[in-house]
Amino acid sequence: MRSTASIMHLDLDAFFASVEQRDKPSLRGKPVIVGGIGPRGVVATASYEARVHGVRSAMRTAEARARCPHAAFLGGRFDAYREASRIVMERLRQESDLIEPLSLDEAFVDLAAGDDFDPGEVERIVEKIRADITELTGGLTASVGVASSKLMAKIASEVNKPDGVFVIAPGTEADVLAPMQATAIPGVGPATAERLRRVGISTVEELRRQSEDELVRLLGQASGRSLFRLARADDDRPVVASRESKSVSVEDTFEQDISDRLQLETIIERMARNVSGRLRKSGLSGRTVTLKMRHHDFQTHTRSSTLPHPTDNARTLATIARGLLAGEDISNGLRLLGVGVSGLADWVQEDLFSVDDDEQDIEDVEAAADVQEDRPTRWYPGMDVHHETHGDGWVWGSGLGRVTIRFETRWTPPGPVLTFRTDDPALSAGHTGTFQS
DNA sequence: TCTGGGGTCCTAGGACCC
DNA sequence: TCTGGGGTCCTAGGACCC
Repeated sequence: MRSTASIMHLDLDAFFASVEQRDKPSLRGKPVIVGGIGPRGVVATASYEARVHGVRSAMRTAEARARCPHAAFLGGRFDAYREASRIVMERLRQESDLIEPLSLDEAFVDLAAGDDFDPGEVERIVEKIRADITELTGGLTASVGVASSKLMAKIASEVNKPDGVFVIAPGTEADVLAPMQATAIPGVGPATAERLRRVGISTVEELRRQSEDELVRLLGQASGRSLFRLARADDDRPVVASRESKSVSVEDTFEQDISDRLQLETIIERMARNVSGRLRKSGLSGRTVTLKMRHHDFQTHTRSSTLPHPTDNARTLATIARGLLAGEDISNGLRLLGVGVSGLADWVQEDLFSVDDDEQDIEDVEAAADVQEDRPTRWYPGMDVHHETHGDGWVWGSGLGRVTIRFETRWTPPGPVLTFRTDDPALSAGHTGTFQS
């Protein structure tokens, strides 16, 4: 643990929902819920206006609708989130060469990575970063924690959220942490909290009264040792700039359980093309193919198979994954299917059994065409659209062959609402990502 | 209409090898 | 004709994070 507060944790406030409010002026100041829209969807992010009504991340969308029926429920636009994230990370990189993104909306920054760090300037630096982020992103706000370790910086960024800052003075870390719930420590989730509760531990102070051996007995070697130290704010983990990805996967929960093997095989092939395309895009290939299955009763299983050489080939991945499905009883139906690749290498073995390049290229072109098709199979709430005469807007809702659009953008005042036939040729889709694949 | 999607890390048992 | 002890790889499952 270093002696200066020079590790910063930055967290964008209600990130997905805030991007939506930025780009949809009529939703500013209103409850916005981003996540899965379908019957089995869950909330990814709720705006603070929705949180007032008890809506939380990971809550079922059906429950969120019951709690906050007047909220806007949106499917999510990952291209927009990625772009906002890129701008933020770029600004952070100007501050230090050593930044560690944790997700689209979170990063650690080692402010002392350069040689001219002045601890007395931390408050000023942080306020400048936060103001710049708000300006560069068109209004997003960030909460920041600064401390002498990753653990305490992360905890500090929660303290004055949203749009706040907290700096933990060096030397006070253990005292700040002591009265907090054990679940404030990242890594202590519901299962660990329950095990601790059973032996009468709920706060960090109580955690500290346990011996290291006792925690290891309770939680296992790695978690026990780590938690013993973290409870004392003893944390010397460095900020690590870039980590190589270890796996690439895609999964989908169906609106209704599927027990038709042919249909599942078709889905596997589509997923294999998706994973293959992403592997190729990153110049990666992998040896272990994993098929994930969630049954009607939510029982979840994985089956995996390891190849002698890494591959990025869609046909190879599909063939293996189909083979893994073949041995499974799916008569009661699957609610989820997933295909993943791990054991990644940044090179590809020429493989006698793989499809030749021409054939793969054709598949790539077809996959790209799927993505670029601007007539979507589904107009989902929140998606960007363009109308030949009315201009840019977003889908408010659709059904019964109609789609309702609100014509407004980030740069306009709140705009009018108009309804069209879903097959209106004047209407086209903006290129955004979505939760439903 | 109970319970998303994309990741990381850890554990544990069996195979296999020296 | 009682049979150890590591290390590594593979598989499966689970906890956790955003």
